[in-house]
Amino acid sequence: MNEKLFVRNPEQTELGKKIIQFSIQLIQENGFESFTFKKLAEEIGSTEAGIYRYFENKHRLLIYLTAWYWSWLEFRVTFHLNNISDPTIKLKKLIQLLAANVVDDDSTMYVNESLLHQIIIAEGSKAYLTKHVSEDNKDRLFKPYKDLCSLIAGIIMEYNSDYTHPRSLASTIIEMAHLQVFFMHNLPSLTDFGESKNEQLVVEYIEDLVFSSIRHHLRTD
Amino acid sequence: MNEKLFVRNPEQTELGKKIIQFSIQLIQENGFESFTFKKLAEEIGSTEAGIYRYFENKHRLLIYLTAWYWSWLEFRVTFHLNNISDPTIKLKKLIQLLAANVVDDDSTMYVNESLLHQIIIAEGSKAYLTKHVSEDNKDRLFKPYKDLCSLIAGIIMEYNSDYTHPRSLASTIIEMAHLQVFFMHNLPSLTDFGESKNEQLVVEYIEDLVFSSIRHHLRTD
DNA sequence: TTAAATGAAATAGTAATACTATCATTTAAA
DNA sequence: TTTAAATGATAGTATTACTATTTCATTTAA
Repeated sequence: MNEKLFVRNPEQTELGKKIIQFSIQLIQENGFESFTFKKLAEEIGSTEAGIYRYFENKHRLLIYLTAWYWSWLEFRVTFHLNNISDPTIKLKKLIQLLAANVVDDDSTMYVNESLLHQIIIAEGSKAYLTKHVSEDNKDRLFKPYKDLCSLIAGIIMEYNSDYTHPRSLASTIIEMAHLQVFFMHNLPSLTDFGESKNEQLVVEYIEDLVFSSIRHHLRTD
Repeated sequence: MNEKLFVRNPEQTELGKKIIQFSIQLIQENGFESFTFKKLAEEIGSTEAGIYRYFENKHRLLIYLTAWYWSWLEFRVTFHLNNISDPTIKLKKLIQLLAANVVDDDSTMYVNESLLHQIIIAEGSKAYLTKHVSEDNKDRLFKPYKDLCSLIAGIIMEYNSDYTHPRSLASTIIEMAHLQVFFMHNLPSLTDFGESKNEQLVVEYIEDLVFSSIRHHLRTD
């Protein structure tokens, strides 16, 4: 993890890990807006000042969580795509990993990946939708997100090297995999999955969108 | 405009119009996070309490601005699509209206539509990415957004009545038209338009995405 | 083995934010 | 002209976001 993501590395101390663990829980429960360092400190039996030793402010903590999530997801994707050569299968697996519900893998005890996934869906874009995106980007805070995007763009190019918008399609896949799930649960009339609330339908929609789009370019019409 | 969008209708008084005018200016300049009613009050020579007579809080003001924007956009779309029967042309016009830079039309003196468009790109999704979306949705605060989405879904069905995901594609068009522009300017490596910074390329990308997607279903493969 | 350096955590603040309440004054509609 | 609505001025509270200082424990180095 990039040094600029934190003041002190939370992975290296007990308090640090507690901060991660309980911030995920609190943000998921009450939303990022109502989340404060004071509430977090009370929850873990520490003090506000204690949290500030690890993170400059709560927005930085959100960026840390998103960076963690995208790094973890890229690892997962790389793992699941290992030994697969067919780019069609790769893309399908990938869309599945993005849109489907996450089951908490117990690899990192203090991170509940399932809750974190829900946070990214509802709060993830707030990490970059700020007036200081560009500076944050210069500090490479969004590198994990961009790396995943590049990985996806690469697979798209494997499928069809003539496709003209691999990066934009990659970021569209990532964002829509999350946003359509959010809409399905909260503003269902913006989707076609309102009654079912089934993530698998989002997967099918995105597969359809992606493959019709990149297949189209194989022809010369 | 829905009565629940405000405490007192800002369109009906001088102070109300000033609130709209200068909140657009301040949010665009410094971002929604750093925007406060105190700063706004100072800017327009009124008091915090004065603003609270019109809007419950700054988040409600953001919802109002987004609702205003989507209503205005739907009107614009309807106007520009009037007399056009070809759904292909309709969809192209529509994508153009969504992604292209807005030129301030002087129809509403106190609303700078161009600035408002920029606000929607950078802050729009914060209107619904909250823990209280569902209640806000019950109060019909997102109706203008949903109406525009329905309108677009309708045109998609005109083009191809067999297409299976008209609503999801409609919300995808709306969101991506904005997000790809945001990425192009702020996180360019997430797009394929990095160097050019030209909105027209976003339009082309989305056209390609949409038409390959809905055309695909015309075939039976 | 004892002093110096380091680091984690508690305490106690401050400034700003997000509101609410009250009352006087201006403006506009009946 | 009277009455009500709208605005302005003032004051106040609780919470939030953040900082400075001090305490306490541990490591390291003389």
